[in-house]
Order: sequence, then structure tokens, then C-alpha cells
Amino acid sequence: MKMTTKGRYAVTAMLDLAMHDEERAVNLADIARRQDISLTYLEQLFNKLKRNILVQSTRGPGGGYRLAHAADEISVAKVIFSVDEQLDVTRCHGKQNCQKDARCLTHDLWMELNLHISGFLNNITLGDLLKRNTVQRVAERQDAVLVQFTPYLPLKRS
Amino acid sequence: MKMTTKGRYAVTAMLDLAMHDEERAVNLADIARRQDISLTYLEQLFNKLKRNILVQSTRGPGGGYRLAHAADEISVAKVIFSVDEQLDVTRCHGKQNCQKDARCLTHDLWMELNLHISGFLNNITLGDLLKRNTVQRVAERQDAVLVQFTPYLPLKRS
DNA sequence: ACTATTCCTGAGTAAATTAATCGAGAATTA
DNA sequence: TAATTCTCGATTAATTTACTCAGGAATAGT
Repeated sequence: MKMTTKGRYAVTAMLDLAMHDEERAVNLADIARRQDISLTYLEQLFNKLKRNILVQSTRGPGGGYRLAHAADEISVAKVIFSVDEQLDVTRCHGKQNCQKDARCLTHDLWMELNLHISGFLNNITLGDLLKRNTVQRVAERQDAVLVQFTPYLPLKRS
Repeated sequence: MKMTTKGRYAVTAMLDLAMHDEERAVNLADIARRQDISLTYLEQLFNKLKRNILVQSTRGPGGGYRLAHAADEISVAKVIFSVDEQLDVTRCHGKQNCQKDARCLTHDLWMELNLHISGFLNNITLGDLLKRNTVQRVAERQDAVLVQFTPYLPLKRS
């Protein structure tokens, strides 16, 4: 099992998207800025999220990404699995060939741990997270920083 | 977070030790053979287990390792933590500096997942695992293989 | 005292993985 | 036509894992 920035970034970015795609598509550059994630790395992650039909994209100016389903229907587990994050803690990936052709002494223990973890992540959706005060507060801070910098952006671009 | 062979081997080896240290100390070569784990790798792991006072050792012929506490008092979590396996799923290790100096959008989610995982592993002891039928059955298979080879061992040694 | 056994310790390493970066291109809007 | 935005594949530095190897120290039995 591993939980790395790949899975964490994916969930964070999807949550950011869920908060900002109310009227229009959200482009990755904005998510990258708000969440401090490398843009090109985000592009790779959203490629996978799109292939797993968690997001839809439109190209060109004003384009970006939108959620492909309601936030309440996207579990954290789906997001993590979409970017290939392996949450499985067994060595044999459930195949029971962890010791030669048979089960190792602790096979069942890891299978149970798997169930606990995936059960927890399957039961939390992006919609659930949106409702949390702690999440809202962090988002306000991030949006405030963005507004503060927005007036200077046109200068940079010219 | 990561769950690798380091943590899995440590729990497996400790469980093997718990099953076999009834009368005498158990040497690592036996554990290595029964569990198909590299002996030198096991030595490294038991070094850490000893420093964390989960096992006691005696050197010389007939020496080996014994549990430092009753099997019922050694949780799986303790074993995993002793070999430095990082089960923490946060990026900031709980310090809340995952985005610049503040919390990232998903900080609380990962903290909750941490609680679930450590709660699960803290509540299972080696003693609990010993009582399980599935564990006993695997152990019988492993011991049977060992007995089968035992008659030939003296020949190898001469 | 000698020998075999067993733990103890540190150094080194091949392979895999992660978290990116880079470059080029295609679709869309204005 | 130009700017924007997604799309795709290749490459890479750093890190980690899962070992191996070499040498040593303590202990038991003879």
C-alpha cells in the first residue's frame, strides 16, 4: 500500500474543481495556482481522471474541466483509484500466492485492512467534503490569495 | 502512506515467533525458512524490534529470539511502527503545513484516514491472530514442510 | 581452548517508483 | 490569426526498497 502525492493531489484537485465549476469550466492553471500543484503534473492526473469518466473537458479559451457527475456521486476512493494509486496492502494483490503458491501467515490480516480502508474511502464523497467547515475555511483562504493577485496578472501577460 | 514488505515481514515474523517460542528461543534461520524471508533482511528487522523492546535475544548455540511481552500485549501497530514503516497518509505528518505554512484542502480527510488505520491495527494483537483458524492452518502447512526436510538436515551439516 | 552457532552492525547496491519537467501538437474561441 | 487550453509521450533526478555482503562478538558444548 502507498498513499502518495499522486492520490492526494488528485483528491485535492477534484475537490477544488467541485467548488469552482458552478457556472463555467475550470482550467488547470487556476487549480494549480490555488492548490500549489505543478500544472504539468496536474495535466497527467486529469488525463487519467478523464479516461475514468470522472471529469469532462473542453479545449480552447474559456475551456477547462467540469465534473462528469454530481459531487455527491464521486467517492474519494474512485478518484484515488483513477490515478492508479494502489491502496492494496497485500503483497499478492488478493491472489493468495504471497508465499510460494499459497497464502502467507498474515494474508487475512492485510485483506481485512484493505476492507477497512476502502470502506472508509468509498463512503466519503466530494459532496460530503464540500459541506465541511474546515474545507470551506481553507478554500476561502485560497480564494482570497487568488483575488489579491488577480489585478497583477494582466501585467505579467503583456 | 506505504505498506511494504518491511512491515508485512515484521508482522509475519513476529507471529511466527509467537507461535514457536513456547519452550525455547527461536532462531532467525528457522523463521526465514518457514516464512520465505531473507535471513539477512530479517536480521535488520529484528534489530529494530529489539531496540523497541518487542523481543529479547540470546546469542550462541540454542540462542535466538523470544517475545519480550505476552502475545496479547503486542499490537500489530507496534510491530509495524518499530520497523519504521510510515503508515501516516498525510504529506505534512500532521503538522498542518501541507500547503505553504497552512493546511491543504484535504488535510482533515487524511488525518481521519490515519485514525481509521491506526485504530484498526492498534486493536489487533499477535495473540488475536494466533487464535484464528486461518492462521493456524497456514502454520501447520509451514511446519509440515519443515518436518519433511528435517531428516536431511544432519546430512547437509556433516 | 576450539568450534559451531547465533546474534550484531554497517556499508553497499540494483531495481523500481515518484514527482516531476520538457517539447510538440491539436482543438477552440474571439 | 493569435491566444488559450487540453493532449500526449518521452525523459529525468531523487528517493526508496529490498535486499546482499563482509566482518565481528557472544555463547554453548566438547
